[in-house]
Amino acid sequence: MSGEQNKIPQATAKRLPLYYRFLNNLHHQGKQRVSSKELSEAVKVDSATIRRDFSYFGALGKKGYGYNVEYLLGFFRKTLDQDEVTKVALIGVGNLGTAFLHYNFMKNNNTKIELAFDADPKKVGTDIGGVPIYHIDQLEEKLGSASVAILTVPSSEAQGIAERLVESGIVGVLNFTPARITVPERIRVHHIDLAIELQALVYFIKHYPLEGEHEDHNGFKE
Amino acid sequence: MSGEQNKIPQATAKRLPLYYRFLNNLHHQGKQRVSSKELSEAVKVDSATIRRDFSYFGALGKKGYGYNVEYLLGFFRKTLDQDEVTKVALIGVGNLGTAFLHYNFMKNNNTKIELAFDADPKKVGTDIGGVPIYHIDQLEEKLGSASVAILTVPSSEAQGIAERLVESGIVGVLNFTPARITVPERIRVHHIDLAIELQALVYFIKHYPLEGEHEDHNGFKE
DNA sequence: GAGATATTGTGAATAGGGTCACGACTTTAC
DNA sequence: GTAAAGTCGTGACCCTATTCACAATATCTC
Repeated sequence: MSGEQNKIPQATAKRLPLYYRFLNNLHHQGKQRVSSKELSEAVKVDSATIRRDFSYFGALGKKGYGYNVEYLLGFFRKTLDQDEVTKVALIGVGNLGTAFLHYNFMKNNNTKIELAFDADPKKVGTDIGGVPIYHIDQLEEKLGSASVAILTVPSSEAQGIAERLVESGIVGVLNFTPARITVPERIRVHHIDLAIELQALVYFIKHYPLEGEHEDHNGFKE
Repeated sequence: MSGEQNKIPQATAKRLPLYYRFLNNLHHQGKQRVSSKELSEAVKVDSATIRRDFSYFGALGKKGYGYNVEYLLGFFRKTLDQDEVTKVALIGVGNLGTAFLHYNFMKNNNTKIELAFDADPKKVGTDIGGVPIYHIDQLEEKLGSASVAILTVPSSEAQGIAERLVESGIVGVLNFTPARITVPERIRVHHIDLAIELQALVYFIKHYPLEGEHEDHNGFKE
């Protein structure tokens, strides 16, 4: 179940969910074929990059025709493991955490927030969007088979909770706190730092006034 | 005020706010000097990368000693234009938007959310965290000198509102909707797509099981 | 003050990703 | 059926960013 065709660049892997979503849109619109050029305009990624990305999975298209939407979709569904749902725990039901619980896009994809934790007794015992909220003290006993955690707690709590998560068998963390957590190397941590994203945007605007460039993703990379 | 010493790589520019924040922490802890190695452990960025980043601004450190925290901090304050505050408008006071308004980190830095807009009459006229909320119909007349917008609206609204923002003189957009907005090339757009971030994390965990790697920023370097 | 230790700044090598441009092949038009 | 138009897949190139590794220089120890 892991890394047999490890050749896919990380940058490509990051774009796959994006492609998948837009292909889904097209499919719902009844579109049967799509060219890299069309897709490029929709997702704002260069068409050559799209073709290269797809090519890592083999020859999925047809010359002079483009790509068959349904076929491509089926292919990505397998590749992205859409069928095997990854269980996610959300830690910290503040404003940001609540936003996550309301976003129902999770259900449509390969991830599902199964449960949430918070320290506030008023929240404990309720549920938001069908996701039950437990007390943070019960983290270890309730976590179950969740393998990924979304960390939306105050940054002062981040390191301590991260350690408990690792102890309980979590293998990935999406860290929204400004704190840089220290965990064993086998744990994958992605940081999304909202303050930094905003500051970086401002910095780019001031120092790199663009007049004919393209925008980049998120990212970052970014 | 724009791009006189354009030599700073974008990847470096994105790390500057991170460095700045950790240097601030150190300063508050009363630390007077810091080495690239120490900083590396704190921010999870390779020490050689940190030294290279700093070197774009000249020789800020001292061999055999490290960097003087206060000096470095003062230098970054200038470089990041901490003094000149960029006014930000937040569009869409839902869960995610509310989270932004409560985050007070904005005040400490070079950006400040000055006003917010929403379509819900119950929210209009109130304020959250001192930020007044106006009706979205008043966008054009109230926007004033805000030059950056945070877009946290339903994705169906994203393109339409983006066009109105551009019309009103916005130069940068931090887009949290899954929609890819189309704007003139001079406008800088950064996408932060929470669903994709989560899916990408899951994909990496499944296909790139790490056993001795390091994590990256946001990504996924990210 | 001399030797040991620490740490920077950077040239050079490496890695990683994006884009161009074109041959090959398919579809479309007539 | 033939010519024109469309589109993929990819070799070659370029650009950006990261990392290594070490000379230069500073501090620390005694």
